[in-house]
Amino acid sequence: MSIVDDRLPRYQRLRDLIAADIAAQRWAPGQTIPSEAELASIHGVAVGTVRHAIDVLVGEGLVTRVHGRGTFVRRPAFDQSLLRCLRIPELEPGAKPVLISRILERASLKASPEVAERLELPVGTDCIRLVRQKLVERRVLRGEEIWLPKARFAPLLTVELASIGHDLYPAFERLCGQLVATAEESLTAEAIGAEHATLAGVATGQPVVVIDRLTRGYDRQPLEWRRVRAPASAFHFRREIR
Amino acid sequence: MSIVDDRLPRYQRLRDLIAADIAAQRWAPGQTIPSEAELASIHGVAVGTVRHAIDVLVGEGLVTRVHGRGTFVRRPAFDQSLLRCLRIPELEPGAKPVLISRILERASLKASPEVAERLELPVGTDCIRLVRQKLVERRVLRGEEIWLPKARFAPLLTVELASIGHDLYPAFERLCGQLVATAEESLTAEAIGAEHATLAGVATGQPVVVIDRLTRGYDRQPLEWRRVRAPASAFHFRREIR
DNA sequence: AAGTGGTCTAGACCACCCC
DNA sequence: GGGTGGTCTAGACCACTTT
Repeated sequence: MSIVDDRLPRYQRLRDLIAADIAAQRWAPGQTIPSEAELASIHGVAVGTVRHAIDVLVGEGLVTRVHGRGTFVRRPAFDQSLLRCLRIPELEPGAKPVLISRILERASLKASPEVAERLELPVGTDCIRLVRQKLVERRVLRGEEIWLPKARFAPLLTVELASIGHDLYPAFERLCGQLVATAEESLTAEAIGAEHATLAGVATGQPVVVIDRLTRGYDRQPLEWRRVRAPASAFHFRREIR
Repeated sequence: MSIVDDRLPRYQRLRDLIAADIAAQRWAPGQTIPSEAELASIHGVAVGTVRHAIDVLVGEGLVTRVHGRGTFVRRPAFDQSLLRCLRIPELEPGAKPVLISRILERASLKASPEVAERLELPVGTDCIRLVRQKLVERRVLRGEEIWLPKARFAPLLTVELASIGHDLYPAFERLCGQLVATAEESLTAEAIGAEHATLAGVATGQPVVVIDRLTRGYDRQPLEWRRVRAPASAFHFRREIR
């Protein structure tokens, strides 16, 4: 599958080898990879070279080092998602807001051209469509339309809705054995149309942000395409430029 | 000014020393810093330690290495700005769209509480306010309100408007000797009010994105606060999560 | 050819974590 | 105490750029 190029420097080839092992789930997320000394002796290189390779992996976000404990396969940082830029209304100061999910629709459908393109599947492939709301204390935080390839996620169709729970990715893992590795997100804004207004919990014509997310597994294949709409007033994104 | 903490590892202290020199404009942006061997002998450390320090600076975006040529003080990457997420309408396929700036207002004003907070100045400090439009072929791309501390930017008040040109940051440098080092940006969306609609080139009530930008100099002091409004339909931002 | 950054080694010692 | 990652050294050799 993944070819290691001999012309690359050793630390790069070593990086590729370790990354391939992570992709193959040789070590599960949250588990340690072999120690630096071990990797050095396994691959017949100096520890400094192993460190360099792991430096690269750390920079790419694939692993994390913990001093004295080891180097861990990292779960993707979904706390950096644009979805986390939706301000959650504080009801009582200090009180933890409770986020609830409500699945409004669940169906097996053929992939439309748009869905097929996003999920990188042939048009007409069997898919699962979920329509969902995220709520905070009965108020709609956002509305979501979610598309999944049926081949990987069939259990989601038959399982009781309640057993899916409020977080989707743990359910992907628990019920379907699908691990999320990376995601690509895009952000636009629009005046919401009548067909989506109720789902997003706003009046027709109000400004909303539209967040598109394509999630990929460790095999780089698309797992999930999601389109989220939320009131623009709740959205606030910051970043630094250097 | 900047205190170097003895308890830090050498490569960190070295990083701080080099960063301080960059901040003090000892080496101008675009110029090289001393070679790694030179820095090693100057500071009495091994080359490996110098490399580590520079690795950190590269990661922070302060310098760039060029193999065989040297290590250069970098200009900030404003091509990553959210402003670059505003789609420019293609008029003729292949034709390069020409971006034009039009300064509509230029005045000396006292800092309001909001402006003062952003620019980290006392309320009432003398400031310069610019109101500007960016246009593509007579069509408004975005509208901007810009606030600058008068103490640093006084020449902008008296100079001919035409001599400011279409790009502000080169003018800051050329006319006022102010170099931009970093920026913090934030993004929200709203239905535009009547007071800003004309400037942004859209009808009242239409959805717009609002981009706030605070620019800082190498001394970390705020140089410019800018609030930009642009039609939401033109905005598209992408990112990857790992 | 000289100077720069890039790779790599082999080893020392330190700081942290867990048993 | 034994294992882990973190720092640091001194040096070799390579690859690239400029003179």
